Amino acid sequence: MRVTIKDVAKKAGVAPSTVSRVIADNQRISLETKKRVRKAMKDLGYHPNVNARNLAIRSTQAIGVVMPSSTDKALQNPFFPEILGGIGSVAHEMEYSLYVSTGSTEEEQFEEVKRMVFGNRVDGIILLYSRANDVVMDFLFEKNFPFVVVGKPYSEENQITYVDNDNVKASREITQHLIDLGHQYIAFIGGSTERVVTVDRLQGYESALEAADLPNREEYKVQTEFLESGGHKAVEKLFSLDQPPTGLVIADDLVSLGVINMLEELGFRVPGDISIASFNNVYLSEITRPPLTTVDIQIYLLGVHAFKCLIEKVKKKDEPSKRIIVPYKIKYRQSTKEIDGK
Amino acid sequence: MRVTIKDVAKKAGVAPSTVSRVIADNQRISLETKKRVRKAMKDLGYHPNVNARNLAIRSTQAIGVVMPSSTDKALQNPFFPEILGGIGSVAHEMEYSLYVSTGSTEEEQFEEVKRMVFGNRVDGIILLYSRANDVVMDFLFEKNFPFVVVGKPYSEENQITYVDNDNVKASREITQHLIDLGHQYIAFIGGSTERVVTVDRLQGYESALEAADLPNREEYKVQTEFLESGGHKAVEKLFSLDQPPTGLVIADDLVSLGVINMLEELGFRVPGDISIASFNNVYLSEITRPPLTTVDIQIYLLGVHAFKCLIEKVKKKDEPSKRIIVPYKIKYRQSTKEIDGK
DNA sequence: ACCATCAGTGCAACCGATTGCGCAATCAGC
DNA sequence: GCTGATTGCGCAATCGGTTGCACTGATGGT
Repeated sequence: MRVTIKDVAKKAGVAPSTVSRVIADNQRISLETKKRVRKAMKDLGYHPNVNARNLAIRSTQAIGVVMPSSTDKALQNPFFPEILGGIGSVAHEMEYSLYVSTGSTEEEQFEEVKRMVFGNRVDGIILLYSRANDVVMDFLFEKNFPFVVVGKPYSEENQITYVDNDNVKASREITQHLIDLGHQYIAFIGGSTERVVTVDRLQGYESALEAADLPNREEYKVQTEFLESGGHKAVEKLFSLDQPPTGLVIADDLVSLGVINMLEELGFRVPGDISIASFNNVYLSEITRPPLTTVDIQIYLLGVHAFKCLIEKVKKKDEPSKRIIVPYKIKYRQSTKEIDGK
Repeated sequence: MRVTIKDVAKKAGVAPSTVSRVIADNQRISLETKKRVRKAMKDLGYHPNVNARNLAIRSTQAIGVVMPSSTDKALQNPFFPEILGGIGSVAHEMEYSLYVSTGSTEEEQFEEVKRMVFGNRVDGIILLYSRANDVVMDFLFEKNFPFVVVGKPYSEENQITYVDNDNVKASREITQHLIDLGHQYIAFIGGSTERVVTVDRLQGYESALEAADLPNREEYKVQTEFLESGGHKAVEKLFSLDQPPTGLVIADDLVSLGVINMLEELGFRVPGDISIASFNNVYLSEITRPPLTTVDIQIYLLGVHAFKCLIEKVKKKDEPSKRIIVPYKIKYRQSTKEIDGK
């Protein structure tokens, strides 16, 4: 049997409560006693039992991280391990543990979240996605359980703490970049409009077009979820228009890779014929060919801030909801090119 | 305050112990009582407190998943979310939760694992990597704590349960494929030789060369960790040899992408001038250009089996150690080509 | 010299479950 | 009708901690 607080107490010649206070570094215990107890702990190789502790203090030093349902291939996105890294780094520092949930369906996800919440497994939750009418978010919100979302919540925006980039500005800027390069026919490829981030990026794109007095054509907006077979068709259609685009704003680096691939198959060159700008700056976008012009949303930092915000909320239940906007940086690389420089 | 087992007991007019037994679906409780209690639970919205439960039964319905230290960019590999998906799917099914550890350094990782083990946070651990002289593995082994590793352990191979592919065979086969295509100058690019998987794949490569009576040249083996700047040099050097290779076996799809990029920069075409075959078959390898010939190691399945093995070990402490070899399938795509077909 | 204060610890209740054991009621067998 | 087994359930200890409160002895003020 593992060594318990009582064993330590006995060995140090004090009461269990004293040991407990030593662990908590309570002021009222004399330095001498503390030393003695600490030595006993070391000697015995004592480690407190979290379950007992959590039961007593009604808390857990753990937070839950909810990934999008793994049915959409989205989970394969390097975005997730990276943001996990960000969250994990500060979690480790603060001695928190991470629970992750990877339900395959929305239903499963929801169940897992309920397990986390009701089962008292976690003190708070980070949502790594934001989609419209999300039951999980509604549930957490209604239960008033501490949570923060990475991305903009689909509703109750100012009552929910979230960390995000200014996606519409970033999108506007990167679209503007294409415009500056002389492109007049710029299309947008994004994921499901269920996802808030898609909507924001689309909006930024549109507003840039508008500001530049370029037409905002419906047929230039394609929505395809992560390159499944349908995506192929959509792209083909885009390029068989009477006036095919010369520039593409794509909401995700990974999609860009797929699109570039298709384009080359169709006989277009990037950036020779088509310029492509996208989002996220995953590690890949640098080593691919051509390297992608993309907005670096600082995934790691998103994670770091999300965690910090969550801890604040956990510590003080009535912490006001806040919004953290992590700055982005556009990485200009070789997938974009002047229209005339062909 | 949350509703406890006592509340349910009171409402149902029974003792807490009875409620507990109803939860466990104990035989000795009459169906009628069960119904009554279940109704009370429903009505009150009762959810058992895991901490209390775990404390009492000295177990947790959770397992830990240890990722490689995030300092190496390895964490960005889609391999991880995908295997997490596999693990998570069956974990969910069996009502287990997942703890992940993402330490940035080996030291941090070790600390987290100790927290998991000593703190009684998890029933078992899955190691998502296998490297030489790993303190974490040694620790778990020595403590006789239930764990399984994904990949082949660096030592004590037949006392540790692990799930892996037959990497040497796969590597031999895919190298043979290159040979069949007429390649005689085939190089190998792998990650750190600290990682067991690299060693296996290297071995398979060598054995294929040997079997075909091709020379096994030292200068054809480059070891570069995930494409950092040094990798660039290594590849350049490889192609400035008197006899540069025409075929490449690369231990990871992501590295392949980087290498293809470099090669094109250097003026080589894939597969025109150089054929490339690699490993893992991450989603990307299909949508990239050219699509990669790669061995599909069935990442998701690796995860599924790892979890199942772990649970067996958890349930029966003396479960014999086993080895699960998940079959691979080679995906022949366009990154490899006959040497003469140029 | 006396009382109030305070530092340093221990007692015991409690957190919310599980479970071995015991007891009452029912039932079968004779 | 009596006995022994069986069924159905409750008592109370236990898991390993935390924490409010009480207690003791020393200190300090008057």
